[in-house]
Formats: sequence, structure tokens, C-alpha cells
Amino acid sequence: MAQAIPFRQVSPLKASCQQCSLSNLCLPLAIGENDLARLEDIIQQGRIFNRGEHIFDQSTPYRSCFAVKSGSIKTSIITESGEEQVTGFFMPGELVGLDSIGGEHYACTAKALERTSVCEFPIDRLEELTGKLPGLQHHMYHLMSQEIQNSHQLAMLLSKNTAEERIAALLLSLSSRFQRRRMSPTNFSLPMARNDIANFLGLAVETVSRVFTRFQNQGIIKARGREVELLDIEALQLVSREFSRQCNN
Amino acid sequence: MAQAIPFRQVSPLKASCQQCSLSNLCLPLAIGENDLARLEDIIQQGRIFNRGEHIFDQSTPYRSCFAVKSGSIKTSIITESGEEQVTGFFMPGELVGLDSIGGEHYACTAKALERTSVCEFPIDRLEELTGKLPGLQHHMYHLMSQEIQNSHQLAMLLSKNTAEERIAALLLSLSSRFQRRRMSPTNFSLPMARNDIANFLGLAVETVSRVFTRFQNQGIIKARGREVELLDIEALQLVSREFSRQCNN
DNA sequence: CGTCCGATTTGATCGAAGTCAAACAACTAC
DNA sequence: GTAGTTGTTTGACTTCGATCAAATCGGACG
Repeated sequence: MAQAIPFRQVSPLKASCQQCSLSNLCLPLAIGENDLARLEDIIQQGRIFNRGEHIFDQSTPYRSCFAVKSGSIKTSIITESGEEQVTGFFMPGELVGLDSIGGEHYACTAKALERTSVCEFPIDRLEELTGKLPGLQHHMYHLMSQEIQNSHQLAMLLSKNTAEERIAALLLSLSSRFQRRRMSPTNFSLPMARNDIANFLGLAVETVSRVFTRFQNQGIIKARGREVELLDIEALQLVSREFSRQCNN
Repeated sequence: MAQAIPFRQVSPLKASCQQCSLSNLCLPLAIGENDLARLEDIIQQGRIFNRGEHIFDQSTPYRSCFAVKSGSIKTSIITESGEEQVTGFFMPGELVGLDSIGGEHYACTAKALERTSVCEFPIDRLEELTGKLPGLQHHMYHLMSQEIQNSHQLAMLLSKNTAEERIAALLLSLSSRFQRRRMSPTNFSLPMARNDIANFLGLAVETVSRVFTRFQNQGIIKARGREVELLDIEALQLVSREFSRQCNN
């Protein structure tokens, strides 16, 4: 039994986007089958990060952007005064690091919220490739403009909406993002702590907690710890004037 | 005297970025002299908008992005419930419409705050060109990521800072942007109304007004209407914990 | 299994900024 | 000029959510 069974080890460096369940969400969706190999060529795949580990750090030289394969990531910026501002949460199939493309350094820090695996796209090779594949370039523009819009939506949420509205919007955003990944839109586990939610939404932790219990008392959601069940999505949409499509997504 | 003096009229469609005083701020800065002509080829130049006129409207098909030549522009999104959220102010040399690139429709409305002239970059031709000029593509990525960062900064301002801090940050941002355009950093005229400032910063108009007078009483600024003089920039930086580089810029 | 430490919840109090209201200034158009 | 409209300022009052404080829960680990 000590005898090793010979087997072919798949090279850890070569990605196979075709077999990835996220290929319809991730960059490959912008590429024809024939060109896919060129994208796979530049990907450094399969790095795994444990909860709390940094995928990259603010102010370090910009090298790559990353696609989430599994798990989830939060990005945040740290000010000179040491305050943290969470700028986004990223789920499988989403691209992290777009806010720094074209810059010399990472503009934020990306941290794994749970055990997370990512695909890495070295920026110089990616830029080279987008120069050759108009569809991919277009998609990059699209993703980046999407990110600008998300951020504007967030700004609107922060400047115009109450605590309840903000939290309802976040729950709905997460819900639709889970759904797109073929997971339950009503029954999921929050990858982030209350603290992160509060920071992201510009609220105090206590307020987040209170709103969660208020929603629970109203029968809109059921929440125990990070486990959440959305009992009445329509009510949530009603609370969040702005309806769905908030924040990220 | 009725006899016309023959002269060569420069074609109004052909831009001459080389003679534009903004060429060191605008897109040409990413391009070598030899390639500049290719950029000039695709520009539709010189459209002029009066105060209040729309450069483009939210939800209409996306055609072009625009560089401000003179004047200034504000962008805003209108929600289903009819509320407006100002998402940015744009000064000469800055590019408007990046939040919609790669999308089918404009994600916001752009309105001239004063008599404003712009250069237009049709998106299909621009994408084509960035595919051929790596430097230009890189610069587009840079501009877009910059815009994401600005928006994150704004989100932070909205979620963590007081009314005074927000307004100080805005004044400093405007100041440094005027300076880069070789105008006085301490003595300028606000292109936007109090209302727009309030909306942009997530405040009530009354609060903006009060903070202006408070700053004035403290001898930090002098303001009469839209005319503003920054008397003590250091004090402003002190008020705005986050120091300069806020918001746009 | 109990201890410890961080995360979450709950309660009580306070304050910054919103809202309502009205005066005032600036600009247009007639 | 005057009237009308819009933008700005000032005052009085209210409120949502922050802050302070403390209890409770939950998981990691010896």
C-alpha cells in the first residue's frame, strides 16, 4: 500500500476555464472558444488563501487582478489616520483589483473572508491580450464601468438612505448575487462580519445589529449569526426604495 | 470692403490637440506625437453647450465619451423614485462618461454647469484605437480605475466624515484641480450651486450654507455667492482629516 | 469541559444634521 | 423700473443613528 499509484498531476499553473463552473460569469464569457486558450495561457491559477489572509496589500506595486473562484473577498482602503473603509465584497466569478488597473500600486487591500481560491491575471499580460482581443477589451471596459456605477450607487445609498434601507439593499444585492451563482437566493450564510457590513454601509455595528433584529421581529428575515433567511423579499424591496440592483452586482 | 478676404477655414470636425492647452491633461498625454493624428482623426470637436443643456442623458444609447474643453459639467443619476444624486463635477481636461463605457446606455446624465465646450470621442472608434495603441489603452484603464478610486473616496467621505470635513475636502479638491489648470488655487468661482454641492456631499442645502458661513466666521474662507477665496488652506486641510486628494482628482 | 476572547446584541443617552419655515439676495424678463 | 422666480441664508425644532456601557453568545483551544 505504500506503493504510489502513478497518476498524471495536472499542472497547477495551467488553468482550464472551460471546465470552470464560473466561466459564464468570469472573463471567459467575453471570449470565443478559439481564443480561450490565450486567456488560459496567462492565468496563474489556483492559489488558496485562508480566512484573513491578504490577496494583496494597499500601496504595494500593482501586479495582477484576481478572479474569485470560491470563497469571498473584501476590499478596503486604509486612510492615513488609520481608519478602514470597506469598499466592496466579491463573490465567485467577480474580478478584484479593477480599481487599481493602470496604476502603479494597489489602491486597496484585499482580504479573504473565508477559505478562498482565486485565479490571477498578471496585468501586463492581460493588457497585452486585451489589445489583441477587442471582445475582451470591451468586456474589461464594461466591468470597470460597472464598478464605477456600483460605487456611485453605494454613494447614493450612503448619502440618501436610512439604516434600514441600506441593509435591505445589501441583503437584496447578496441575494441576487447568490442566485446568479445557482445558490439559494433566500437562504445563505453571510461571508462577512457585522462589523464589515457596518463599515461598508457607513453605520455603527450596533445599528446593524438593531436593524437585523427589527427585520426579524417584523418577520421579514430570520437571522441567527451569519445564517440568514429572507422570508419576505417583497418587503425588503419595499424597505429599500431603491430596489434591487444596489451596491455591487 | 464687402469683398471677402480669402482665408483657409479650419475644418470644424478636425481637432488639433497639439494646440490645445489641455493636451497635457487630456487623452493626448498618453500618446506619442506620431500617433496623435490618429486620435485627432476620431474626435468630433467643438460642440458647445449652454448652461443647463444636457451633453447626454441617462438611459439613452451610449455613443461617446466627452472631454471638457472649457466650462464645467455635472453628472448625476436619477432614481426610479425621481431623486437625483450628483455623482461628479468635471473640469477642463477631464473625461466624462467613463462610468458607462462598455454598457449599452448612459448610466448618468451630464449637464453643463455653465457655457461649456467639449470634444467628443465616439466609443466604437475609441475602442478600436485603444486596441491599437497600448499606451492609450493603458491610460484608459488608468482613468477608469482612477474614477473608481474617486468614487470610493467619496463613499468614505459620505460614510465617515462630518459636514465640515466633507465641504473642506471638496474645496480642497477644487482648489488643486484649478491649480493644475494654471488658475488660482485660492481664488475661484464655484461652477455649481449650493444645491449641487449639498446633493453631491449628501447634505441638506441649509447645512452647506451654514458651514460656509461658519468657515467664513473662522476666517478660513471668504465667500460671497459662488465667489470663493481660500484664506487658510492649512486650516482646511486640518478640518478635512482626510487631507487633499479627496473626491475627484 | 471550562476558560477566554472576540463578535453580537440590547439598553440609555446625546448630538449632528435634517426638516420646516421664513426672510433675503440675485437674476430675468417684461 | 417692477414683478416673479430661483438660489441662498438664518432660525427653531426634531430625529436618526452614534456613542457609551454592559450583558450575552459562540467558537478556539488548552
